[in-house]
Amino acid sequence: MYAVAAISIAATKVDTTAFAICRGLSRNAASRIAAIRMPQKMKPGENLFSENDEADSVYEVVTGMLRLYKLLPDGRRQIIGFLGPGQILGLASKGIRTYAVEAVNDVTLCRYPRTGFFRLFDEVPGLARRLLAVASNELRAAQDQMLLLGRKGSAEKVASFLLLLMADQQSAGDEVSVPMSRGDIADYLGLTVETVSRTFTKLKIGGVIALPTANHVEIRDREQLEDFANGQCEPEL
Amino acid sequence: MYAVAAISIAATKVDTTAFAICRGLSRNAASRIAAIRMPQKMKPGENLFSENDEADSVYEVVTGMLRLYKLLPDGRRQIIGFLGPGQILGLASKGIRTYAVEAVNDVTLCRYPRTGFFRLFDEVPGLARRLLAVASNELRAAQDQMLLLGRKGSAEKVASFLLLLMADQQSAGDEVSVPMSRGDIADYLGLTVETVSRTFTKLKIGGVIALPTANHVEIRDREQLEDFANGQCEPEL
DNA sequence: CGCAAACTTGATGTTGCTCAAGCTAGGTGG
DNA sequence: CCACCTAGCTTGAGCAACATCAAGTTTGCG
Repeated sequence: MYAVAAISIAATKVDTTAFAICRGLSRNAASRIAAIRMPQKMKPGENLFSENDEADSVYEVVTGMLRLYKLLPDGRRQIIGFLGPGQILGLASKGIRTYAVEAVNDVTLCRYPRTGFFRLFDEVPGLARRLLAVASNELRAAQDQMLLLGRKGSAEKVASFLLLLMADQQSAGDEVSVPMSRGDIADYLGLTVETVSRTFTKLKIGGVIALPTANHVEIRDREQLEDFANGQCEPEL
Repeated sequence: MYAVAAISIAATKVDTTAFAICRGLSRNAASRIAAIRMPQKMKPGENLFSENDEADSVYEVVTGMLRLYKLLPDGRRQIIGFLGPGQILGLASKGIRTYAVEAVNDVTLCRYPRTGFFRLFDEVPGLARRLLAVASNELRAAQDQMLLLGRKGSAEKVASFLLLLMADQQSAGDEVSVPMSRGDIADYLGLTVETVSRTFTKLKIGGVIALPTANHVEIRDREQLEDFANGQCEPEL
């Protein structure tokens, strides 16, 4: 059943090199990787793994969105990233997972068992280098997020978040879909649900965005949104 | 002049595999890497590179400490990491640097020119894999820092920071050297200088630490410090 | 010894959190 | 098909933690 799903996905996606993990690799390399690929589905809220679980796989998101998070003993949560189609996770953990992963909405993903995966490192030329590029990119994103968490105010945080979402979905112009809840956004930005909600309202009143529904934002004044994101706007707005 | 320095460092450090970048690699691989190594020194406060500079090198710290940071247009600063002996930097940037680097104190480091370095990727088996491990580890540290910045209070932040410093210098027991200024610590933890100072004082009064000098901390009650770091202590202390 | 930079301490202010209601939308069962 | 019900979102009032502003104090260096 999984094998069938793999074939059908591969078929509809042109060829095996369409999987993000194979980007830039040869057709032969891609087929070696395809040999250990195991497609998988998740329902909203479903858990993929938790912190301290044994790390036995690497994953690639095909559709939908995942949230990665860490918890403090008293339950405070920090979301360390949202992963969409084409993004890879599970590289970092050497034996033990250091964060938990849940589905935000319906998700399809591919699992690559760790043992087979690391064997390919020595056999598939360019794979380690490709994954180094992936990890480097995640590191850069994490550093941007540190700047946001440590030094930006609530308006700057929310504005930056919307721009980030927009960059991910480089779809049509001003329409941004927000699949995650206000609570998720709060835990990603180091705020509370109430502050996130108030900030959305402020941006709406200021004419910077429109909110047709809670999960659908329309960017009305992109320039001003960018000013907000970089703190070049007065804090009283 | 640089070549002389390289030989003397290598000689005092037993052999070329002593450089962190070569950890786990063969002697042959290490000597290939040594061939492109260029030692270099920095004075306190000196700039190695700035954000948006062209990224033409990878570096390895030999002695001393570096601070990596990002700035907002209005001058707010977030330090995204302190790097000590054996740590590697410059992998992440694809062409353009996304953060700036300065020396905290006297630093000696090794430069590996980018062109030669990436040629070695295909020639030195295991190098890409070694660097993937390095990047993964930095990513994990960045994620811990996101939790700290987004969800911890000032006492938890400072306590976590001290424990981090202690882990880095797995030297003797309770003595922690703090080479960076209060301002650096503040910009690393997302606080102000004053709050950092007050929190040190609170820990001192609480008997958790002693402060022989501003740059030298003695851990008096490690268990309580760990409780602080994880928010299991009441906030009124 | 004197100076400047860094650190500490105190008084006041502001941002975002907490607590507490309403409100809205989507899903379920009558 | 509609009414209810619940989860998620929004709004409001008061408060606490941390920032800001302003002196002192210590330290290290010339």
